[in-house]
Amino acid sequence: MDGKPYIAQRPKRADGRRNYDAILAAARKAFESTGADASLEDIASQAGVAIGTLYRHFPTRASLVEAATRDGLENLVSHAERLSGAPDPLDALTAWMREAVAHFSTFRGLVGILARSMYDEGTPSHTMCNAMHRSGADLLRAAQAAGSVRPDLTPDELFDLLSGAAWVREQAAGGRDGSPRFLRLVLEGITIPRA
Amino acid sequence: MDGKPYIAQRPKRADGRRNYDAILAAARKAFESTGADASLEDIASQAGVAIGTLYRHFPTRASLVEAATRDGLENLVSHAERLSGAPDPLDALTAWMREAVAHFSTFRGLVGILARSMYDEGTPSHTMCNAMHRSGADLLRAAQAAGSVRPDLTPDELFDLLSGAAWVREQAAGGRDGSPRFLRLVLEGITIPRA
DNA sequence: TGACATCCTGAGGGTGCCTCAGATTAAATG
DNA sequence: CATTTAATCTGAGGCACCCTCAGGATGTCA
Repeated sequence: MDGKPYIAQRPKRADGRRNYDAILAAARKAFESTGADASLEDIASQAGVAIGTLYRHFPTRASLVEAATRDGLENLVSHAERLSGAPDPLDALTAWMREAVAHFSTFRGLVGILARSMYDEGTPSHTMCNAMHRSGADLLRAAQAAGSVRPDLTPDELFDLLSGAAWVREQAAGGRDGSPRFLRLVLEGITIPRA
Repeated sequence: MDGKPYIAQRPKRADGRRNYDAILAAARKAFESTGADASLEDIASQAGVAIGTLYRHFPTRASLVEAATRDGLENLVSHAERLSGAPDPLDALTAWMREAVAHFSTFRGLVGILARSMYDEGTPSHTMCNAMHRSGADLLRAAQAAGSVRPDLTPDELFDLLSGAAWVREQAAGGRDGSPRFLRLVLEGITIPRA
């Protein structure tokens, strides 16, 4: 709402950097085992740091999540760029979509945060989400130009499908693994059979 | 986990029934405006009742959610039965799916609870979810028998698609309304074009 | 009018969130 | 090395919510 999303950046002093890294590591572990709503106080103590220190570096839960997932999303974007000139645009798109769903469901609760960030500026992850949106849109456009994907599918819809798939995967994470199947259905639903 | 899900039932004494109803009404309002994680203490005070009374009738947040949504899901099931002999099984299925998605996204957070209940017995909503599962499976089978829907789609997958759609709708509820589009994509993806 | 099962109350202990005034300490400077 | 300064750290404390339970209140039935 205030227009200036807080993006966590590594602090300057040595002890600051040490703690920043320790907190990030503890957060990754906690998020993966407990979900995006893991206790921040647990994370702080796990990192051997007082709660105030955590808040100094990551004033918001969202900013911590952003920092913990930035690498993965950056990889996703750069992978898209590497795929952008692939001989078979449909293969490229499907490979990327699989990877995207995997990243979106790194831990429970992440998709929800990303989905919100996608269209809500003023959110820490919004920038990265925008970049992803662009990469995905490029791959989609290419596949559509090649006549492999229904031409009326918009990038926004693509991301709805991706996040829906990730959410289902997230839910199923405990019991049955009905997740790769979901994406396959989606893919078969949007592709145009080769003549 | 303990195998005996608690299903809220109307109490016997007059004051008990009064309070039960007041709590339920307050809960519906709160869930709709705030989501499934609305404050239980707010709900209690909104119902003019002490917090202990709320817990007496609904020992668990899940049991309160179940009670608040039971009617809607019952309607959904009975509607499926009414549709079961329809002349066009595909129309019947799609109509029912639209209605299901609408019910699943009555308020923020509901789909998640239902998705969990679907495959986790010992959950208040599990019984109702099972009934829905059966109704949906019937409609699906009919549409498949008529050659209108891909024959390899399983009921479990149908519900993954439905809950995915509901989740996306739930997310989009605030801003853009990219939700009916999602279900349309899914539907077009699973149907077999008429020859 | 009892008598009793049902129901209600709200204080209290527990957890997590977030802030802030004061104590520390890394690093730059002379 | 001593001093200074700005960055960093600490953790008590206020707030909100969760859930429980012992004791009080009350409707119901005979």
